[in-house]
Formats: sequence, structure tokens, C-alpha cells
Amino acid sequence: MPDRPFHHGNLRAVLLDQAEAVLRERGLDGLSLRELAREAGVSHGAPRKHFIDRNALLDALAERGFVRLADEIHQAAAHAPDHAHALQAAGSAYVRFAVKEPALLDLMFAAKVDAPSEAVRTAAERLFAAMADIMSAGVEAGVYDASDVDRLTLVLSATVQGTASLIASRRITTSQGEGLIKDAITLFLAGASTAH
Amino acid sequence: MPDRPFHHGNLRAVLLDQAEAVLRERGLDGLSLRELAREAGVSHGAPRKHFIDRNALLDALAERGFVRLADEIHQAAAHAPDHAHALQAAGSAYVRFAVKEPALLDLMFAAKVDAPSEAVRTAAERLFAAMADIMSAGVEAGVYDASDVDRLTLVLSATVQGTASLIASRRITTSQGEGLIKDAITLFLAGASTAH
DNA sequence: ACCTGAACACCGTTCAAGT
DNA sequence: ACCTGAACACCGTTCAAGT
Repeated sequence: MPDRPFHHGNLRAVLLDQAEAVLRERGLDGLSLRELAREAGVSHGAPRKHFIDRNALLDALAERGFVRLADEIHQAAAHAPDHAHALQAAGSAYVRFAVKEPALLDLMFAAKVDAPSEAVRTAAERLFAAMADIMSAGVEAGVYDASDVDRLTLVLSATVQGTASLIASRRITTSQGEGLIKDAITLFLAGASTAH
Repeated sequence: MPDRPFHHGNLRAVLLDQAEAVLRERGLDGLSLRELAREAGVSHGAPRKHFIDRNALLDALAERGFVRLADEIHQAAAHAPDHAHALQAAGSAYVRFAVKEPALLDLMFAAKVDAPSEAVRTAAERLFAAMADIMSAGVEAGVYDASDVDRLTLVLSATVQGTASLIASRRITTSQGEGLIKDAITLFLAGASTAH
């Protein structure tokens, strides 16, 4: 097989992986389609077959980000001995994501002018569903009233996202963020549990 | 006086006002220094005397955003009859800001590669101080222990910022956001007050 | 002290043409 | 079906020159 086949075959995935790395190292401003193409060894017009424009690439990045974060939260909560620990583990996982991928998180919650695409919306719902699953387990464990769980899930989601946003934007340090998420979830449990 | 004096005299303020409007109507991607210069009736090199580069303009916008949001929160809380209402009013003001200025809020909490500038940091602290003032009043009213207030202020800040982030990114609707902030603050009070 | 205007290097996007 | 490469319009940034 030739060194550089006409059909790259893998271009879409390569572009996304490289874009994620650039995002991590140089932020959104450092992300250029032409540079990604150069580094992938294709012409600057080639990405167009996979991403109609720069925004479509960014959407795909956000989408992957949501799926990954949802998975990490799911994993973190799965190994916890009880609901309180599951919440803390989920919060910690969210914070870790913000620390490691601030620019990606920023992209996932970017204020776009247009309505979010279907694909991004679906991926974002997966993150919300991961939080909802943990909360449902809390209901089954008798921690919350079933009638409160939807609103409580939203409050929890806002709290963790706010903590992550403060970290990603460097308004607080990583270490402050770790303390904050712990306090926030402890307080959430204190306020939300039926048993107080 | 001539129609277009050599010294614009007002260029910095004009650029900032126009930039804020563009941000509101067309988002960050629609914001170009050259276009701002054109609309201000100056050459494309003129803004450089006031903003060394595009990022300096964005920093100035974020700075003004923080000052304005801090003021609006301060005002909102000032007219409340008690601490609980002050918290709710502050939360509502934050949500209103996110609804009216999603792109500006996004800019204020953007994940930049470089550390935030001194000016932006100071302005951001003003927002945090506005929240801290409200919480201090709660301590004086006997709602919280004085030893908890710093950590509680951080939790509150994260909660409102998370709600605002979900709204600005269109992950939830404005109406969901209004319900959420009410629930979140009610739950915050339930979990944080010493009297439960 | 502030603004002009040419120059430079770099983009995103489009599209006819190639394989 | 996928990629090339020229073309276009637009940037941000720099800087000598003007007032």
C-alpha cells in the first residue's frame, strides 16, 4: 500500500483528535482548519468533505466532549458505595474534566447565536441523563421524594456546571474548585434530602 | 468645529459600546476590529491606540460586564425586605443578565489560555464581592454561622453562575432557568441556614 | 497624542477539476 | 466518494508617515 493513499480514509477522526489537542494546548483561538489540514497532510479544502465549516467541527468537538464527560461521570458514580458518595464522585469527575479540558468545556457550553444542532443537543442530554440516573438512585435509596427529582437534578447540574465554569475561566484555582465541589454537594444533600 | 475632527476624542468608548451591541446581536464570531473601526468612521489602524489587540478589547468588554453585573446584583438585593428575598432577587438579576447578554457572560467566563489580566480579575472580584455582601447580611441576620460564610458564598456563586451558563448556552430555556434559580436558592437556604 | 494607509501573513469558504 | 489547488473576500497586526 502506498505511503499516502488518495483516500485518507481516516481524516475525520484525525482532524477531531488533533483539534482536541490544539484546543487543550492553545485554546479556541489557536484552532485553524487550514493548520489542522496541514498537520494531517491534506490540502486545506479536504476537511470540507467531513465538516461543512469551522463551526461544524466545533460542534463535533462539543458533541464528543459531552459524551466523554457523561461517561466519566457515569463511571465515577458506578463505583460508589452509596448515594452520597456517588454524588461526590460525580462532582469530582466533573471538576477533573474542567481542570483538564477547560477550552473544551467552554466550547460545550458556549453561547452561540444559532440554536444548538440536533447532534449537540442529543449529546448534552446524555450528560443531563447521567446526572438524572444518579439522582434516580437517590430516590430509590429514599434520599429524595420522587416528585422532587427533576427539579433537584437541574439544581445539581447547575451547581456542578457553575463550579466547572469558575475553574475553567480561572476565576478560582483548581484547589479551591476541589473544596468547592465538596462543599456544594454536601450542602445540596443537606438541603435536598427528605430526612432533615 | 469640524464634522470629523482629527482627534475622535471618544473612540475608546464608542468602540466598546458598538462591540457590546455586536456581541449581543451577532455573537463573538461576528466581532471584528476592522468592522468596528469602519462603523466608528476611523481607519482600521486607529483602535490600536486604545486596544493593543483584539484580546485587549475583549478583556475590556468582560471587565465592563463584571462591573455591570455586580451593580445589578447589588441593586436587586438592596431593595429586598429580608435576606431570603435578597438572595432570590440577586439570583433573578443574574439570570436576567444571562438572558439579555449571553455572549457577554460567555466572554466574562471564557476559558483563556493566558492568566486573566489584572483589570479583569479586579472586576470579577467585584462580582464576587457583591455576593459576599449579601451573604454577610445573612450572617448579621443570624441565618448563617460566620465561620461558614466564605465557603457558602463560593457555593452560591457557583450555583448562580451554573444556572446562567445553562441559559446562555441554551441548554435550558429562559423559563426553565427562572424556575431553576428559584429552586436552587430555596435549596441553598434550606441546606445552609443554621436554623434547620 | 492620536490617526492614516500601505503591507504582510494568515484565515474561512467556494468550486471546478482531478482520481 | 474524496481530495486538490486556485481564487476570493476578509481578517489581525505592524509601522512609517502624517497632523
